[in-house]
Amino acid sequence: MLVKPPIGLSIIESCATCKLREERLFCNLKGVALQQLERIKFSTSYSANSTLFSEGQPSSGVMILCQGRVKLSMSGTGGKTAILKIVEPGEVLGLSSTVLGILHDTTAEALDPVQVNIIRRDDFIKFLTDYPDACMHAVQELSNTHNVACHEIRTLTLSQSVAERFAKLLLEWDGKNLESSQGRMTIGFTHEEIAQLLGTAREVVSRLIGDFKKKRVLEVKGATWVLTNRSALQKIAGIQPTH
Amino acid sequence: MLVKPPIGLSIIESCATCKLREERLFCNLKGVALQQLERIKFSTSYSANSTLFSEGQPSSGVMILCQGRVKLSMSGTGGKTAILKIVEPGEVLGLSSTVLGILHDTTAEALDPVQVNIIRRDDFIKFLTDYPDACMHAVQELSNTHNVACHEIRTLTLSQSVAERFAKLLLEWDGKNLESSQGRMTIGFTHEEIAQLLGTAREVVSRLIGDFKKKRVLEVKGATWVLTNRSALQKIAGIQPTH
DNA sequence: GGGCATTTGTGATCGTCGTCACAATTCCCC
DNA sequence: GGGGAATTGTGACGACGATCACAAATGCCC
Repeated sequence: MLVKPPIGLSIIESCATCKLREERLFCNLKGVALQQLERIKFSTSYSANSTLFSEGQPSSGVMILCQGRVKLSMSGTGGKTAILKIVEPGEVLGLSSTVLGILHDTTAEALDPVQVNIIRRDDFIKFLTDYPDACMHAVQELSNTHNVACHEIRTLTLSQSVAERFAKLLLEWDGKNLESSQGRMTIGFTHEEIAQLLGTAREVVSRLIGDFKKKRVLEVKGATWVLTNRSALQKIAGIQPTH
Repeated sequence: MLVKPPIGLSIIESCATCKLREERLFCNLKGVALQQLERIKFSTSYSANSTLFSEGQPSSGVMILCQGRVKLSMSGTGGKTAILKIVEPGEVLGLSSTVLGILHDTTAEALDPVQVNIIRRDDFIKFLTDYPDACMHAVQELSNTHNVACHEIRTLTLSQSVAERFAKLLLEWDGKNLESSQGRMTIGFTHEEIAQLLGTAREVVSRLIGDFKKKRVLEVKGATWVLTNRSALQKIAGIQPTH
């Protein structure tokens, strides 16, 4: 990792006081369900760069991510690594593996100091069975994740070039920004990691950044990147620019 | 499509008499839940090669596939098509799109004469809310689908070559066969479709088949393909052969 | 069985991307 | 501020696969 922003980590004692409660699934449960969740969960912290679980391990249960970001990756033959996605607070880790009772098929590493609520499989299954609300939340969370996965597959199979995928990634990152930030963003990934996100080699990413700079589409000042010509970038991404 | 096997299509009147009932989700519900499902579902048939729904369309609801196979595909810029997966009877179509209430992100085409049970979104959401069993089934179905999608992403990003992916596909098809069939299988896809499954060009598939024949790994007699050297194929697929 | 459409086989060519090899730069810790 | 590790920049080169262009073959309908 390039940059490790020192995030103020105040331990969240209960889901009832979690700021993500209203926004996110499993956090905005009501009444008895929430109380029961409090009862069966274990709050755990991990320092940045530590591993929450590894590919091939049996699942210890569902993890609700309360604070910090988590890198979900898979490794293949020849030491290659692919980053599946960056999980943000409020999302759930290991849901499908836990439900199916199978081994983890991904590795999860903390990018920041991380706090999670862990619920053991048996407790979780019973929880879903007993509280229809919670079960519906699970259905939604899974639908969401599946949707993201499909989008990923689309990008991987239907892109013409790595440049196209890179442009899409930049636009996606920009989309998560505030309107006011005007294409300015802080990148916390190395070229190597970006390559793993795109499914390509590090050198290709370095060269693409050079290309984009030359085309006056991107400016880089340290960890701060600025998209200087969004419509040109959209064209590279194979999207009709929306004026 | 190359071969259209005339499948004997006997309309299944109710889920209670469906042969998939015991095996598959949503079919093995009990008592009142099953009765309620009977009440809210619409049975519909499609002829082979017809379209169940298209990318970009609003979802008409969840479809439980009772008979026939369905091709799920996505189309990208430049008329390119990628086949996401072949859906088999007992599986569910459009589950996540319906749950999230978003437009279809895939196109579904019948490979055989198809029969589905459709449940409109409102009815379905209410059904899941009212019957915890059904909701748990949905959670499992989604977990399964998500798992398959992840596996797909792994194959796409971590394979060294198209040959590797093709070998994996052949082994996967072989895995669905009976033990007794000894590597013999009937292929109902054109090279073009296989290319769309692998995310490559048709010519590449034709050439790969030639390669595999030369390497005495594959024999082709019309629509019947025989894997003549499974361990060699596993090596191409990047898997340690299991003796 | 003749004729048309679809599918398949194959050569030639070219661009993209993966890989190797180093140098330059930046970061970070003592 | 110095030194070592990690990250980044860049050239050279090769291989895989995409594309174009046909010819051959197979399937299919009347």
